[in-house]
Amino acid sequence: MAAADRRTRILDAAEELFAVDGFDATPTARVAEAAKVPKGLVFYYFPRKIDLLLTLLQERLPSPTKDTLAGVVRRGDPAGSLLAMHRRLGLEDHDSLVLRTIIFRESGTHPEVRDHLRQLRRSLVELTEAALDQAVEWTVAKTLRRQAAETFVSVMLDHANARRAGGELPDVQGAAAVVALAVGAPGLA
Amino acid sequence: MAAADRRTRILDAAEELFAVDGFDATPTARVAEAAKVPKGLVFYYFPRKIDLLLTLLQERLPSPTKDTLAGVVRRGDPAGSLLAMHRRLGLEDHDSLVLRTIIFRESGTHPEVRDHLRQLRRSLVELTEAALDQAVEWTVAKTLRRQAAETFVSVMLDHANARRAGGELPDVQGAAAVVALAVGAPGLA
Amino acid sequence: MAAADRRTRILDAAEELFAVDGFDATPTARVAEAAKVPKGLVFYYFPRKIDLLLTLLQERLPSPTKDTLAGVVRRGDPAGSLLAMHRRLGLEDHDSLVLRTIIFRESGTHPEVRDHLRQLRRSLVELTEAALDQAVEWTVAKTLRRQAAETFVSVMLDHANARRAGGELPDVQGAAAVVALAVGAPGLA
Amino acid sequence: MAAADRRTRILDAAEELFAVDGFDATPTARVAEAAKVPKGLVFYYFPRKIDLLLTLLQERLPSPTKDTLAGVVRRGDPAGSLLAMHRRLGLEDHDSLVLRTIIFRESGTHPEVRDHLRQLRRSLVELTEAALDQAVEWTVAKTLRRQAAETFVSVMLDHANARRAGGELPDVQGAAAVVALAVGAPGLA
DNA sequence: AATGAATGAGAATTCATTCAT
DNA sequence: CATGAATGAATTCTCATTCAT
Repeated sequence: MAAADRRTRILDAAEELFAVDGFDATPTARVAEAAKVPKGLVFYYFPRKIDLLLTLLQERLPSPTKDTLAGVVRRGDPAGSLLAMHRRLGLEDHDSLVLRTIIFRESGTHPEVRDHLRQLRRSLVELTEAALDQAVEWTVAKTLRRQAAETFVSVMLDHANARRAGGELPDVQGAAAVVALAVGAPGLA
Repeated sequence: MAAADRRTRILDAAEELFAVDGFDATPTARVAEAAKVPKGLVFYYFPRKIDLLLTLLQERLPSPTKDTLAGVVRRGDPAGSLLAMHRRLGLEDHDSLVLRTIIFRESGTHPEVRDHLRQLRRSLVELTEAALDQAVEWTVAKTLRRQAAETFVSVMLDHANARRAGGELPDVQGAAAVVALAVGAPGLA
Repeated sequence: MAAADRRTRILDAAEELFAVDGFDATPTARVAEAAKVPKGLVFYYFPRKIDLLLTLLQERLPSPTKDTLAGVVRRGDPAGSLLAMHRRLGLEDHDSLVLRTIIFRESGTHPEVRDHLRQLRRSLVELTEAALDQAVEWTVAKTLRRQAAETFVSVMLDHANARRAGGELPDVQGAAAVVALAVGAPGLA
Repeated sequence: MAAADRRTRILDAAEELFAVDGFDATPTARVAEAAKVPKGLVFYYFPRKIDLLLTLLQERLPSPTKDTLAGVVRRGDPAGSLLAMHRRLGLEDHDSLVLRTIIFRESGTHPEVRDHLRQLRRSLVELTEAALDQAVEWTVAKTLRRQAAETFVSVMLDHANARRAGGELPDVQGAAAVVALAVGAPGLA
């Protein structure tokens, strides 16, 4: 199907360029060029430039679900479990990374994007709480569990956000250890 | 001194507008208008638009120094100390907030800005390590101390970064408690 | 007949939209949308956009004929007769109104449309002269009759033209009275 | 003053082109070209295209005032007076004609323009009533005077409007005679 | 006969930057 | 020193029209 193919190529190009140069700094013409389609086609599929971004978020940024934890959580090893979850979340994946990068940068200026970010944070906190629950062998106080989860999520988001800055990345592994310690478990082996 | 005054007004206006609307989305003409100076004057003082941003970072974003800790660290209360430090850092202050917002957003696109962000993160980690050192009554392993500090810094940056998104803010207080627990101290009272 | 039906729907939609928004400001895509037909079909039936307009004029703008006067002219009452003729002409009718609106607006830019307007004016003058002839009980000088007719036609056209402006409409009834007086008859009762 | 001069040239060019081709059909680029100024300058003076039109109406379409009648009304000759008034109104003048042409065409689509047209009609009716008053040697009933004035105004507007159609023009002179007859005076000599 | 994907030539508008005064 | 008029390259978006299927 040539049509679907070209639409996909446009999204691919937009994803890449928005992540590298930023949404505002990327002319639609460059998206078209990178996708090797005529300029008009971009607007045929995405009438406004912002629709490119919105479509990326809707089609390519699935909210993490409980399934994400299947096979990654190891009872008795909260630090390792958090780290494994982080990897599974694919914040290292090109796709996810790029999209998360985009959301961070544009969330201040585009309301629709902001909602996605809020939603993402909430899902991640829930997921991390569940992971802690499953990994820890004793009961953790609700408040502490929430605080621990939020802390780890902040680190993950800061990590994703910092990647594009190119500097040193926050140490997710270290954070996993810290959080694990806080909930009473020993750090990473 | 009228000249210095007008230059200051330009920077004030730029700071505000860049924070609210973003650097790219703010025309220099609007900066001039907000500063109530003629458009030409902006370019007289800041030949290129990017110089406005760079000057803001250089003149208004002082690296946090050890002095920051004076009077905020309470021995025996690491969680409280971290929280106090966070407040003192003034990430709540208008000035700091605005500038940090700017660095986050622009760091991906403007290399000069990126360097500032890197530098900021490094200073903050050092500062947090020092705070932990002073607040904790026993010795914390170097690695753990560093991990704990980085974790807290991530949360502070994520917090600053999230403000403009307008959603729920990460819980800095909770993170302070988590980090304190991790280094062996009880959480916040 | 599905085919004829769809063609009709296209013309209906075009008529409405051209009248409301103007010919230039109405994209063919919107015509297709309003007609609930695929965009390609519009160009299938009307290869160039202007053909939509031309077809409307040809098929839906019948020249007024002498028949128009049947039953509306009352001997001895020129003012009433002119008014009745005006009503019968259906410049109040949706169809006529819309189309006349279109011709006025587009006649300056589209030569083909201009010819229709010229033709319309001529027919109307002839018709009005005939109406006066039949309504007036004495003989009116040729020149005066022509002048009276032209005056009334101007008022009718100005009236049709003014409708879309939405402001006060010229007073056709008053004009009928004036014209009747001019040819020697008393005004409207 | 070069600046004022260039602004004027832009308005001159816009006036001419809008009248000939219509507002919508005239690209600002063509206005710039005709005015022999760079494209950017047009937008410097008139930020939106519609501002060109609005400025034209505001600066170049003076409402007719009572002064218009000075020296044109001849007591005892209403028909001649109306005709003289029509000439004095300069609906033949390039400026007026062009602008009136524009208002007619655009009044349907641009609300701001519509108001100008309404205003113009009202002023003209008042003026014509005054002219009749001064020219007629006896008293004319108020209603009749108003009807006569409105009739003549319709003809004048229809005349202005018809010019761009290029066809036969309505006969203003004839209308003046008709109206004069209606108010009891003999037609044109 | 019908269609919707595709195209590219403009269109309006924005804006950093220059520069004469 | 200061300024505001001037510029033109760049950008988003529109749309009539074509055409393969």
